[in-house]
Formats: sequence, C-alpha cells, structure tokens
Amino acid sequence: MSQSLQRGLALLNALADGARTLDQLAETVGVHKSTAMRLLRSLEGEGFVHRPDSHRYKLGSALFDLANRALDDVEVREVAREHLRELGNRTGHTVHLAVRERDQVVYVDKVDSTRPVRMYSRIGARAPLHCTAVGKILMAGVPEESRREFVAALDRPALTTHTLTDERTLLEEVRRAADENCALDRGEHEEFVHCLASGVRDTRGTIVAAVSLSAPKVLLDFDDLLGWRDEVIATCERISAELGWRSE
Amino acid sequence: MSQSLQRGLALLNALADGARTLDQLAETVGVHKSTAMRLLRSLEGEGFVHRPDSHRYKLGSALFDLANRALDDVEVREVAREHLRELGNRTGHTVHLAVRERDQVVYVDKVDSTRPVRMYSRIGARAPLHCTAVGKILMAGVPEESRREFVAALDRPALTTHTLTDERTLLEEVRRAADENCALDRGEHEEFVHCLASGVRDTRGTIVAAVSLSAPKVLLDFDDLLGWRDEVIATCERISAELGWRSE
DNA sequence: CCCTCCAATTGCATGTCTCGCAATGGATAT
DNA sequence: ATATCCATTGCGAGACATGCAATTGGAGGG
Repeated sequence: MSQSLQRGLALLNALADGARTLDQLAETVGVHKSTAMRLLRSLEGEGFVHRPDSHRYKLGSALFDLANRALDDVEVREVAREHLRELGNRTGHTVHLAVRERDQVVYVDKVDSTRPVRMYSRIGARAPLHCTAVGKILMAGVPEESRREFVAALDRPALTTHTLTDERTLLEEVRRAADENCALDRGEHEEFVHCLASGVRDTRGTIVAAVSLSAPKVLLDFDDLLGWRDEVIATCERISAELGWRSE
Repeated sequence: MSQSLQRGLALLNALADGARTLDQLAETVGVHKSTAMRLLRSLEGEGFVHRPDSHRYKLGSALFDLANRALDDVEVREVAREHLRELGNRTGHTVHLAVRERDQVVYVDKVDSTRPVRMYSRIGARAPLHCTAVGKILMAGVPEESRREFVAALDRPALTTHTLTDERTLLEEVRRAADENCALDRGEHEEFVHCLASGVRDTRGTIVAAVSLSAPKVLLDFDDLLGWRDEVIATCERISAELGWRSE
C-alpha cells in the first residue's frame, strides 16, 4: 500500500539478522543504494536504526523501547508475572505466557528453567498454533461456531514426525483442550521437547492467554510432565481470578 | 527525508501509549484519516501493528520480535548475563547493563532487586548521560581528545536538586570515572535513588558497556552502597575478561 | 425494526515526493 | 600512487502518496 513505508520496514527486518552495510541492505531489500540510504536516514532519525560507525547499520533502541511499552500494554502479563515465577520456581522448568495474534502464537513472557539445559525461545518469538500446547489452548478460545473453519484455514506444516497435520485430529485435540482446559504438545513442534498448557480467562470468560510448562524429553518424561498438570491449571485459575473471572 | 516512512514511524510512536482508534491516530500524527489508514495497513501487513478488533490499533508482535533479536545482537549482553545475575543475587539490589547510543544511555539488561521495593526502569529504556552513574562511565569511554566537546555539547537539564549541570564539574567526574573505573550517581537522576557503576571493556580496551547497582536511599545508605564498589568492579572485570580483554 | 451516529473504507484527480542514475567524495587497502 | 569499497548528493522523470468527499458497515437507541 505504501511503498516507502514497506521498504523501510523491510530494512528493519533485514537488520534483524545483525549489522549490515548499506549495499547489502539495498540488495536484500531490492532497492537502489541511494534509496536505501534515504530510508535509513529516516529510520535513524527516529532511533529505529543505529550506526555504530559510518559503514554499519544496526537496529536502534527505539525498538526496544516500543516493544517493551507494547508488552506493558498486554495487561494479562502484569498480572501473570508473579504467578509464572512461582510456577517456575516450583517446577524448575521453563514457563511461557503466550497470546494469540491472528494465526500465530506470540510469547509475551517467559521464566527460564533453573536446569542447565536451557530451551531456545525468546519473548516476542512466534510459533504456529497447530503444533504447540499453548496454540491448542488459544484455539480453544475461538468461538465454537467458527472454530472449525478457523482450524481448516490454518496452515499445518509437519515440523516434526509427531506433528498433527490432520484437520479432524487437530480439531478433536482443540475440543478436548477446551473441555479440560489443558493441552499437550508431544514433540509436535520441536522433536525433543514436550509441553503442557492451560488457559487464562478474563472477566467475560474469554481465553486471553495460555500458560505452558516445557521441558526437553531428556529431563522430564511424559508422565512426569503430566504430574504437573494440576499445578499448571491452578496457576491459570489464579491468574484468571485476578483478572476478574469468577468460575460460573 | 522520507515522508511516509516518517509518518509510519510516528504512528508506531503514537501507539506506544496504548491502543488507539484511527481518527485519534490521524489526529496525533497530523495526517488525513485515509492516509493514516493506508499507512497502518502496511504496518499491519508486516505485523508491526495489530488490530484486536475493527476499530482499535495496537502495536504488533513484529516489534517484540525485532527488539529481542536486536538485543541478542548486543553480544556483551550474552556474556554479561550470568555475571549480572550473580551480582544481583549477592547484593539483592537492582543491577543494570547499559550501553551508549549517541547522547543517551540505553538499558539493555536488568536483574530485579529481591527486595519488595522495586525500581521503575525497563529494558530498552533510555536515560541521560550526565546524571547517571552508567552515563558517566560510558562517557569515560569517549576518547579523551573529544570528551571535552562531547560533554559541552550535551544537554544537561537538572532532573533533581542534586543533578550536576556544570560542564567543568561533570567533566571532572567523568575523568575520575575513567581513572577509577567507577562512577556514582548521588540522586542526580531520581531524587531518592543512588547508583554505583563500573565499565566493561572489549578486546581493544574500549568501554562498550556499563554495569550499575542501584537502590533507593531508604534501603541502602551511601556508605553501604560504596561497600559494594569492589564487587561491581570485579563483576565488570570478569565480563571484560570474557570479552577478551587482558589488562595490560 | 428502523434510524442515527460513528468509524472505517474506497475512487479519484492532483501534484508532491520518491526513485534510480551517475558522478563525487572519503577512507582504507594494495 | 592507484585501486577498491562504501557513503553521499544533484537532478529530472514520473510513480506514488495524499486529501477530499462519498460510501459502506456496524453498534446502539428509540
């Protein structure tokens, strides 16, 4: 719609992979050097891009700033934080807080595992809905009448050998997640990691976020993970309660 | 330089204060409604803006993503993290990692205090150089020959009654910070908070970051803070060492 | 059920602003 | 000194964004 804006954003994306030179950027974005430079000037002016030295461009701090203010806006995050920490302390495993954005999961908070084996993931990262425990929970938040077509419209690539790609199977999983307020990921997203998630509701009972517990299979076998089921659900209930939800 | 890009970025900044409606955005940015909408479309297309419902615009997750990837890029952050945690655990106070960007301090990492009294600050926040301990350290990283004019060119507003606004006095502080690899902030930034900072050097000996310990005066008086001086310096030395710096 | 109001959206004509080119400047390596 | 690499600037053509005004769509009230 807006060429220069799009190109500007493309430049930011290109910079996400690390510092680049002007020509490289111009090339990856597919515009003339001089054009890239003028766009970068605007970005630099607003602090979105930073030049440590005259021939390197990096992402600037305006982004940090914006992103963190945006995170503040996710009110559930505020409320959830201490509960997540507590769950993290009690279990010693990685805890995530995720919300849905269109057809993706967005991780908005995280408590690191205390174990030496850290998992790869970061606040702000996105993941597919169909192969994550939090995704299944968040899909359970989609009104029942539109859930079917929502799931059908989803891209469902097989990311591991365990990924559920079949529409019917997945829909069934989501229905169970809705029933039990608990969903699982049996290595469907990353081969050697499994997760257990539950949902957080706001005042009106809508599922607005999901909390998950993740661990590499080597650290925690499946039954042990299930052992934390009630803890995770209880954590979500506490958060929901604080958001003003009264069960029935 | 690039009108639409600048306007697009202005929209993002406007959204930083929370969700807005189209007209509001158009007004605050000073463009016609339809223009704002078309820009927002581009932003939305790239995930920089999110529409939870049809008449509200919020910042989108592409920002979280970019910001966190940008943070990864700050390599000193990776290296420093565990040292910061250790310092945080040992002291129980708030620990910050900051770098300089032009004439500002940017906080790139933080370990929260274990005390109930939390301090306000967030990763990505910016602060002035002249009235923060980390700022003084980072200015000590400016080559000596240009330091004088750098300090002179700085805006030096008095943020509290203790802020040093005088050019000579400040320059002297910076010189001492350079000498001792330790700087102080005696309530110069926030009236009731004081800090102690030291610098981190890379392979070439350049100061690339600063680590600080902060506490409200009510929790820790000035002498007690000074008691942690050697700990903070030692932490920085460990980080520097890991970055490849060999002291002479 | 219809009407009103508010906010989002679209078509269109205008001219502003951006684009790519090619040449210049400055720094570093050979 | 020469070559190379990268950033920067002036300029003319025209693509692209802009603002206007009219339309659509949806929520709420009578």
